[in-house]
Amino acid sequence: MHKDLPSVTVSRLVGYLRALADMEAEGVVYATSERLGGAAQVSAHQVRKDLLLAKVTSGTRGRGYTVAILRRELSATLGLTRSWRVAIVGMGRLGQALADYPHFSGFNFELVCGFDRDPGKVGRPIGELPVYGMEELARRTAELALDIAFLTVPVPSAQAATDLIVAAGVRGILNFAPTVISVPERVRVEAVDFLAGLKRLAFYLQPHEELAPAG
Amino acid sequence: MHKDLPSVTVSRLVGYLRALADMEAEGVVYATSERLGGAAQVSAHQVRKDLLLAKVTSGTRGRGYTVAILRRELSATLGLTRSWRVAIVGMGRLGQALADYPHFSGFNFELVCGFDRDPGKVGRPIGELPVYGMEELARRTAELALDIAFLTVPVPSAQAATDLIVAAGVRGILNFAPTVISVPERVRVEAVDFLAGLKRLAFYLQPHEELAPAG
DNA sequence: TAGTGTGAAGGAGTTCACAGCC
DNA sequence: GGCTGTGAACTCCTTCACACTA
Repeated sequence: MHKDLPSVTVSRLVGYLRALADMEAEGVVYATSERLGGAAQVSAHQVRKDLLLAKVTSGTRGRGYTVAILRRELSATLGLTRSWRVAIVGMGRLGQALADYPHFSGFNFELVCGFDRDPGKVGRPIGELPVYGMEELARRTAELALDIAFLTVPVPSAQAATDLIVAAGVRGILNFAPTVISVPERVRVEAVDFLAGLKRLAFYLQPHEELAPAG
Repeated sequence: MHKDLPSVTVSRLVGYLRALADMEAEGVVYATSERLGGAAQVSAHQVRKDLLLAKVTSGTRGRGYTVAILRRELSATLGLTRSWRVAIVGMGRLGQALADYPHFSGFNFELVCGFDRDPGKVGRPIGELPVYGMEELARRTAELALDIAFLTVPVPSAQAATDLIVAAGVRGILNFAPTVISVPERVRVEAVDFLAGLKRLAFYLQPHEELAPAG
């Protein structure tokens, strides 16, 4: 389905890229795997292995990685050298908050429009963002060359909205709804699920009855 | 540090719990590993192995798991049989949106108060939620028995706010800021990072130059 | 000398296969 | 007969060790 990197490596590359952006802003020229790992909370071993898998060429033995070059290499690997066109599906509280989020353009993501099934919301832009009805999804996806949808509808509508998004030809979904959605294999879903994170937290905070060591 | 389950198993247990809640609402009495796996998008093998690790006892050979009992068992495993007291640190757009989120009580999480360093926000409740200054973090944490903090401050303030949260004695942080934060080992952090999810999506959507198979 | 590049060892999680019980 | 419980095989990721080079 995709260029072959372990998904967990992809996640870490995103972290390295962030660290590199900070370093470049600070004027740092070279970064060792040790330092990168420190910033991303990963072992230096792991950093070097990840960069090996990503086929990076900006390392210099005895000196480290050249920040500017490595940053460019990782941006390219992660597909962040082109711009991605994004729509928000579901203009409730969360959808509106995302519409107001100021930093997308700095990251090569372009908010193009919103969709909602409520006729009361259709036609009234949120800030600069035009809002269309769900029935326009297919047409607008083609017309506006949409790549990615933010799914911000309530759980009961999530699968139906997903089906429309998929039928429209969108290839990537960032799913904010706290539920699993089904998509065909060609569509990629990434979940952003704070309730799940909260429940994981509860697990780790509870008192840990030591499993009695075998005796 | 915690009861010993692979973290990836913990994540999946959260998913099973969701599926079980749906099934119970539909009046389903028994669920097979096959069915649970279908709902959570996991193989039946994986479900059984996870439930084995979680030491559940609600399975009946030939019949499946008893939905109501398994649900109770997993709730207990995940620490969701008691209530957790939550504060929001950073009452910006995101913090305010979370303050309005209506479903926490249904999940055994109790929003107790908010904190912000802006004196203009302190003292003005958001809905029902009182808002205190950052300097009150330690006192209020003890007084209100806070367990968990939602970290919803801007990136440049994230580490400083984290340090205050940690010093106050909060044990769990749900980090919404798109940056890594450092905490001592006794504090648990879970990240909710939609920008990272978005970048991972970009990786998987880009055309996948097949690595030429060795020839 | 310092720090990358990389094969090999080790460990963790997943898949399999089937015994065991209802 | 059907489906769970569970060791064993397997696969994948991480950690290690060290050769190599600026």
